This record gives sequence, structure tokens and C-alpha cells, in this order.
Amino acid sequence: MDVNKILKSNKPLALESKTIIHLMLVHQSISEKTTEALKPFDVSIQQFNVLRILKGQNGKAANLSTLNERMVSKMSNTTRLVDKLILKDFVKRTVCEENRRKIEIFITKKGKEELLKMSNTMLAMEKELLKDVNTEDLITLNKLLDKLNTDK
Amino acid sequence: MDVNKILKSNKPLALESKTIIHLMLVHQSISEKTTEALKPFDVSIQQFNVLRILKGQNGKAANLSTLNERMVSKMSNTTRLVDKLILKDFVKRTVCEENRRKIEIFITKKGKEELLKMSNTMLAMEKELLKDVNTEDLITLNKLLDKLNTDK
DNA sequence: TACATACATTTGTATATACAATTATTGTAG
DNA sequence: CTACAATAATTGTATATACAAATGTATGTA
Repeated sequence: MDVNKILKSNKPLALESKTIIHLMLVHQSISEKTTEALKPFDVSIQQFNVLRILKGQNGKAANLSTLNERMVSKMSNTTRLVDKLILKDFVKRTVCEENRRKIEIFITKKGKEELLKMSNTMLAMEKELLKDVNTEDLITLNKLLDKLNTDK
Repeated sequence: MDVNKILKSNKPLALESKTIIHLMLVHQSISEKTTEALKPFDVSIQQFNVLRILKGQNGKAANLSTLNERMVSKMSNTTRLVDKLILKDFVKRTVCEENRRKIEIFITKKGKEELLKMSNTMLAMEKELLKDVNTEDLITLNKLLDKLNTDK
């Protein structure tokens, strides 16, 4: 992707602005490819992320706040994401007995099975997207992204 | 931003997956900061982008398809973005006389004035976000992003 | 015990976006 | 010249997201 071709601006943008736009365009592309990759499973990228986090818990429950901390989503919408995953029978939700304000969310057997298929499809998409970026470059890219001042 | 701290996964993710998540998290942060920066002007990042592209036209009109090509937006929504900018008196829309299917969109004087203020605010935000990334790193980052296979 | 406060989640609602269908205009084959 | 396809933009609608307010539960304190 060549950001200059897209911008076609005669007055040159600040390098900072250009970088931000570049990141936006890259995100848009990733987002579209992800939606496409996950379409057969009828889940959104956010629903996929919830499943991936839950599986990372290795049987332990996660409550909503925990999910939320690790996700690109607002609390109120995480509730609704979980609602949708329950409808698909991919996760279970129970009230936490030690603290009834909290809820506990688990991934189900079906959820785990589907997640495995999704992950394979996703990884194929990711490899295709990153096929011209070698390992060394990927490491550099991650290091550079770590330098961004994102409060996280 | 340290993506490993956020993921907290025990089973290590593929470097490709990690990079994609990293980009997603970075985008989310940029998106939030941008919304915040543009709030005083009551425009969205997409509306800002329309204005920036129109200004880059240097008086020449842009039609919707042109705007769309250069933007992170679907055609149908670009129509509505322009609607909102018209309400604010930031742009004007006229039917193209050579081809009445097309419309021509111009930035207004008021639009240009406001865009200048917005750009200053945005640049300050961008510099803050990228304060720990030096020029050389920015160039490297853009080069790496160019390597992504995004069909653009 | 009663009451204020904090915490965890949910609900309501306005706005944003994606996708499909529609309208209006132009181009073109017969 | 008419019919049909192609182009440019708009509209309808379902889903997604952000933000604020509300709900239910727990904790501190007078």
C-alpha cells in the first residue's frame, strides 16, 4: 500500500499526519479482510476476540471487566457481544457467587471447536496480508508500534 | 504500548496475529484521541478527512466517487458525511452540468477556516501520540506499513 | 441499622457504518 | 429511436458503537 498515491495531496502533509492516515488505511483494510474471513462463522472480529481471550483463560472464568480491559470495546457493548455469543451457544454466563455484582463468562466446548476453525482461517488471512513482511520486519514493526504513546 | 501486557496469553500467539492485534489496538487509541481532539469542532474524523481532501483540491470540485476513493468510507455513507458538512456550512454541493449524474463538492470559506483550526489541533495530538518516535522511526514505520498487502 | 458511596453490569438512545435496493442520468446495440 | 446496460449517487434498513443513565450489589461509617 502506498499512502502517497491515495492522498494525492499537492501540499505535503506532516510526516506525523501521514503516519496516522497510513495507520487508519491499514486498519480499514485489516478490518474488511477480517470481516470477510469470519463471515462463514457468523461472528464479528470483536466476538472472535472475546472467544480468544476466554480460551486464553484455560477453563478459568473471566468477568466482564477483565474481558473489557483486554479488548477494543466499551463496557456496555461487551455485554451485548457476550449476549450474542450466548445465543450462538459459544459461551456461558453465570453470576459470581463470591460477589454477586460480577458475572463469570466461560467458553463452551462448541465455542472452542468453532474458535479453532476461526483461528485457522484468520491466520491464513493474516499470513496473506503480511506475506511481504519478513519476520525481522514484523519484529521491528511491533517495536515501533510499542513506542506510540497510547496510554496503554 | 506493550501489546504483551494486554494480551496476557499463556499460549504464545503467532507473530502475525500479534501484529494484527497490535495494529487494532493502536487504531483504537488513535481513534479515541482523534474523536477527543475534534470534539470542539463537532466533526468526526471522517468529516475532517472530507474537508482535508476538498482543500487539497485547491478550488477544484471533487465529486462523490473521487472523495470516496481517497477515503475510509463506503459510498452511501460519504453521501451522508457530505450532508452533515453542508448543514454546518463547511461545504457546498452542486449538480455537475456536464454529467448530471455526478455532483460537485466544494469546501466553503468557513470550511477552510475551521479546517485550519482543526488541523492545528490534530497535529498537536499527533505529535503527542508520536513524541517517542523519531523521524527515522517514522520513515521506517511508513515503509513497513507500505509492505502490507492491502489491495490499495 | 441506616444511609451514602463505590463497584459491576445492564439498558436506553443517538450516531455511525455496512450492505442491498432504488432513483436518475447517460451510453450504446439493434 | 427504443430498449437495455452502465454509471453516479441516494435511500432504506439492520447492525455496531459511544455515551449517559439506571440497576443491583457490596462496603464503609455514623
